[in-house]
Amino acid sequence: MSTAAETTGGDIEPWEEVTPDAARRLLVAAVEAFAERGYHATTTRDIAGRAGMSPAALYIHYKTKEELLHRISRIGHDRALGILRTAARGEGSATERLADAVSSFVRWHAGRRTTARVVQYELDALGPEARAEIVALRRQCDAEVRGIIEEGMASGEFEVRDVQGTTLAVLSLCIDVARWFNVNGPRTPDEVGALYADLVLRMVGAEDAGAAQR
Amino acid sequence: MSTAAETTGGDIEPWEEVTPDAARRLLVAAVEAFAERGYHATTTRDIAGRAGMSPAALYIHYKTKEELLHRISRIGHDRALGILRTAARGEGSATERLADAVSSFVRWHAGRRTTARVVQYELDALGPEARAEIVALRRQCDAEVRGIIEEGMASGEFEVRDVQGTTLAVLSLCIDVARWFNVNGPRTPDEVGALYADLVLRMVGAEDAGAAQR
DNA sequence: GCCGAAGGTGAGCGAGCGCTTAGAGCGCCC
DNA sequence: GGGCGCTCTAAGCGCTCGCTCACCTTCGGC
Repeated sequence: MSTAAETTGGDIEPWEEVTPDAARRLLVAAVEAFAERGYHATTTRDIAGRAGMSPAALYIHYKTKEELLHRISRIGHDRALGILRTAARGEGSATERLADAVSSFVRWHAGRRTTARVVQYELDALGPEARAEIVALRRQCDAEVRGIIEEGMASGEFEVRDVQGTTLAVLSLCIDVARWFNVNGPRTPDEVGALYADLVLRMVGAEDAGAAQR
Repeated sequence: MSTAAETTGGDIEPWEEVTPDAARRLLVAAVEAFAERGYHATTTRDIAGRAGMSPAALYIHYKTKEELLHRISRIGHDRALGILRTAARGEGSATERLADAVSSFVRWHAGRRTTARVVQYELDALGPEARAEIVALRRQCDAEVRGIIEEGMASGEFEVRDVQGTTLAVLSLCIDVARWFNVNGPRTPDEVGALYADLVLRMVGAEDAGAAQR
């Protein structure tokens, strides 16, 4: 899985669930603009311009600018949760599953950095009801990671003092990748994913911390 | 140092270097507003209102709204760098100094969360020259932490595969505390600081990871 | 070939933005 | 005690924002 032939260059997104085509183009344009300048600093004219349309076209497909952010956030969180869930419910020891979860989650935050940035840092721009929906998805992400750590504790693979605090730290470490990762920097998403998987296994006291990279 | 009697409740800030009094009140109001809603979503009317003044009063003490952010960011980064530098250049083994650096850095991000949030997440709102100045301070923060890890490697206390990558991860972990920490949550800044110091010592392969908490 | 729905445009509305200006209040030194 | 400098306010300027509206084009079904 760590050698998956995904196209990370240019940050191409699989937004195929968004139809029609014009709505998808607007959404992709919004992701880029929100990631670059933030939700509040992005204008509807900028989004429409990037999609090659007039400002009014946006309102044929979306009721408000906030609905665009909501759709992006919803799809992004579904994707992030799916990644963690796949890893958590896979086969193998807790050590292997935690390494898989961290490396794939980090790879997503690095490779799909623009999406991840919007998903992780623009939550406060949503209204109360939309935010509540997204917060529920985040809690499920937390539960997936906590589940792996608890299983590792039960099997004797891991040893941590504070399961919830460590879970928070692991997720926090992965999420912050979206803040600092540079596509033109020295590291590929795969490399960061492997490094972080190793660091996290050390954090939970897994004995064969170096084994997962092989 | 981990039992320092600092006032974390209410997030009281030591902005005594900002004079006169009205300028300080405006700056504190701006920190709160920026932390709550973000720089772009905050209006000058909101800042002035929180400080109990009219919108025009802001422009007596600051040329623009951006200058306010710049001053906040500058002072905040100076403070953050000071914390890391004090820990890095203190006495004791690399293990002790790294634990000290992480716990005090985390304590600052949790206890002074509003300031830290502005400092760490509103960098992009600055203009090019102001941003360049701040980025230089960040690089110094990185150098301080990397220095401790390198010394720990040289003395045999630590064992990491990628010093720069691990440095980045350690700083990233600490910084992200400002995103998720909740003043009304179950953990105090001291507790998070102690937990994170332990986690970081595990990350760098320090043998007595549990010792620093005593 | 005509029609209605779907998708698009240009112009522009009301509101709120960052910021400016004219002038008022007030303490302080000569 | 009068002039001056510092601080602050009320009013508002010019601009851009999110969003709307009247109208235009394209195209499949009959």
